[in-house]
This record gives sequence, structure tokens and C-alpha cells, in this order.
Amino acid sequence: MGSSPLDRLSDDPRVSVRRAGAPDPDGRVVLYWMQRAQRASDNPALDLAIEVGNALGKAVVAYFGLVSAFPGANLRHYQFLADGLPDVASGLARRRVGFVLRRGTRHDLERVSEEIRPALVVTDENPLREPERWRRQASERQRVPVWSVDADVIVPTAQLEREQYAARTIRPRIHRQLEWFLQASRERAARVRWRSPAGLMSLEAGPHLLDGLPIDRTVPPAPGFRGGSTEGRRRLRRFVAERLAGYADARNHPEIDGTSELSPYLHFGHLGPREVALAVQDADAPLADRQAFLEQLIVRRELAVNFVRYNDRYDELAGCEPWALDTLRRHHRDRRPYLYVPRQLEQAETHDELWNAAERQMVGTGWMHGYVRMYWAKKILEWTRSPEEAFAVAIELNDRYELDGRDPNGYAGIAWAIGGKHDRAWGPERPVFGTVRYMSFGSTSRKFDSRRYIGGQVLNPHFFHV
DNA sequence: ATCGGCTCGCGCAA
DNA sequence: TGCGCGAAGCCGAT
Repeated sequence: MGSSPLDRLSDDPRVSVRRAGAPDPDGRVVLYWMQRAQRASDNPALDLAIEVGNALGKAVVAYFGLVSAFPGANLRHYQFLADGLPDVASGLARRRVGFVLRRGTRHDLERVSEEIRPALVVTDENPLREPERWRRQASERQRVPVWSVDADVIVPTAQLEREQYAARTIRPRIHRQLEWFLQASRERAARVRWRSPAGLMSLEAGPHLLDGLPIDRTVPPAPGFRGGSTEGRRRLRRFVAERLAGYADARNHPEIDGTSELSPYLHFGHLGPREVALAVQDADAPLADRQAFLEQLIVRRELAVNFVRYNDRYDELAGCEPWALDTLRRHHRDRRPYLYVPRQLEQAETHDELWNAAERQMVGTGWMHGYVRMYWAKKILEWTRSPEEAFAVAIELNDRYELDGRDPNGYAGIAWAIGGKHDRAWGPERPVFGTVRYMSFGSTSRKFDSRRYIGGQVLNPHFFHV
């Protein structure tokens, strides 16, 4: 049995062998199909591709397909993504890795493979159903080995083995493994330099990349966010220097810029979670603040990834627990004093100015504060005709307007708010909610300065990111 | 300001 | 089988 250098590399718990076999000896390169992890450092998938290339004595090339068919994505998301590609290009060059950038309606790993003739293909992971299907189908069609690397979590998702019931069940399992997995990667460069075959097509990462691409352009780019690893790292440094001290309290004050606002960068893979965690862990800030942030970044974020990976109904009410489905069903005919259609919600036309402010923050800036996201989703449950409709409307709005939409965090957050996912029952039993945890305007407003949050929105829709 | 009761079920000790 | 306790809550009593 194997103890060749290659077997040792595929033995890593981050790695799944999706197509087994020996690398094609006639293959010219190791091909890294970059999808989720759109960065050239703190990227275990890229690191592995380089290790394999060096072990085989072959060059390494990364292929990125800018596909217009990504479900639910619009110009806001594509602009942010495209902002990040120049950083990918320059970062890969520093590691002597080639870059092939193409665009089209869908991924075309097959054609790129035919042109480049890889010995082996490496890719990253994304637990959402469509990207997972792309990886599976592409692996079936390859004639060379395909390995995927779980690059965007700290503890590999497979280590948890099954769907976790709550934060309290995943937390000790994650903490036990952090010492092993929370380590900076060794950023090696490829030993063999990539030489592009004559005539191989690749686009320039630049401002015109989106021109003519058939995407949904009805949502404008987010005015306060520029994508990319460089910008993400700048924001990380600023957060650690200016906001980490005091984070444990400030994060629950939506009227203050107290959070990291890094979720878009993590969503597009412009930053890796290890780099963020290590920067915070080693920071000169009170322990309680560092712990509060790491709880969000690691325990809560990876619980969300676990949910999407192991529950194929992650975007419907039916994916929630029986106790919650029962209590919501018993209350589905309750009278609802306020009822809104999706259009009214989208336009922030409710009687509740706190809710409207949260909605406007999301639509206008592409990012809603985490604390009001809970309130926002729970009120949709209260103001629509059924929990199923509430779930669908919340996901549609979240995925359309949030820069970090279409992300496990969003699905888990909405399932928590509407379906009690990862939560517990709370009495007393109430209309519509049953024993799903309730939130009220009055109580929520007493915890932070909601007037200031609302006012900031009214005076300047970009208040939060100026 | 703080406290208790509301309510459910996992995971572990036994 | 019993028991402790848990993502951010709410409300009324003290």
C-alpha cells in the first residue's frame, strides 16, 4: 500500500479523492480548478496543487471560469468577484503558477483539460448543491485523478461526520481539532514554471471583464465594498487594530461599526478563514473580545457549513427540526395583524422603521448588520402567510441583495430565525411563532440605539460604509 | 438591574 | 433513565 509522496499528499483530511487513479504520466501540468477559494494565499487547495506539481516535477496552472449561470447571482456579486481577479492573477504569478481565465455560460473544465492536458486535477469545495453537482459531474468526465480540498473552513467538514444538532454539540469537536488545523500554510512556489502553449486563450483580469456577459444587472454594485484579497486584508488589519478591542459588546450594536464586515471576502474566498483567525488570535486585544470573534468565525460559521453540507433541505423549512415544524404547524392558521407581500418587504414598506432600516441597509449597501438580520428574518415569519413563504422570501431577498448571499451562513441564519435551527424552544407559546424564539421591537430597541440606526439609514443610505 | 419561568431534547453519566 | 444546560429572548415581578 501507498507511501509514495502522492499517497501522502492525498491522505490529508482536507482532501477528498473524487476520482482515483495514478496521474497521467503524459500530462503536462497539475491543473487547479479554482472556484470557491478565489485567492493565492492561505489556500490549501492551491498549496496542494503546488505540492503535487513539485512532487511530479510538473508545472501548475489555475483555471477560473467566470460563469454567468451561477444561480441567483447578479451584477452586485459579479462586480465584487471580478474586483478580486487581478489579485488572484498577481498572487499566482508570485508563486510561479499559471492562470487561465475564461468566461461563459457554464464551467468548461472538459475543454480546458483537453487543451492543457493535466496529469491530475485539484479543486476546492463548496457545499451548496449546484457547485457540488458541478464538481461531481466534472470529476466523472475526467480521465485523470480529481482531488478536492476543503479550503474554506478551518476544521475540514468531513471531520464532523454528520449534521450537528447545535452549537453546543459542534463546539467541543471543533475546539479539540483547532490545534491541529489552525496553522498557517507553508506558501511554497511551483518549482517548474508554467509555459502557456501557443494560442491558449486566457482573458485579462480587468475592468472590462463583465462587459457583455449575460448576467442579471438589475442590482447595482455595492457602493461601499471593493472585492479582492488586497482590500480584504486591508479591512482585516483595520478591524484588528481599531475594532477588535471591545468587539464582544460592540458587535451587538448595529448603530456602530463594530463588526469586521469581512463576510463578503470570506464568501468569495478572497480571504481564507485561517488567515483571519490567526490574525485575531495573535492580536493585542482583550481575550474576551478575541474569543467572541473566533466563536463567530469558527464555531458559528462552520456550524453553518456543516448544516448545508449534511442537510440537503438547507434552504427550506422542512430542513428544520421536528419540534419546530410541529409548533409552527399548530400555529399556521393564527391571525396575523400585519401581512405584507414580497414586494412591500423588498421596498421596505412596513409599519416598523427598524425593520425598514435593516432592509434598506441590505438593498442599498449589500450588507446588513448581523444582529438585525435575526430580527429581520423573524419579522418576515410574523408578517407573511406561512412559515414556508417566510423562508422562501427571506432567502430570496438575502441571496439577491447581500454580497454574502448564497452562503451557508445565510441559510443557517434564516433557518435559525424562522425554523429554530440550532436553537431550542422558548416559552411562552405565542401566536404564529409557537415556541420558536420570539424577538420584539421594544425589547430589541432597548438593547441598542435603534433610533440612531434608523436615522443613519434615512439621512444617508451609505452611512455605514462612508 | 436582576431574576424566574416559559419550553425542548441532545449527550453524557449512570 | 435522569439530568444539565443551551446563539443573541420576552415579560412581569422585585
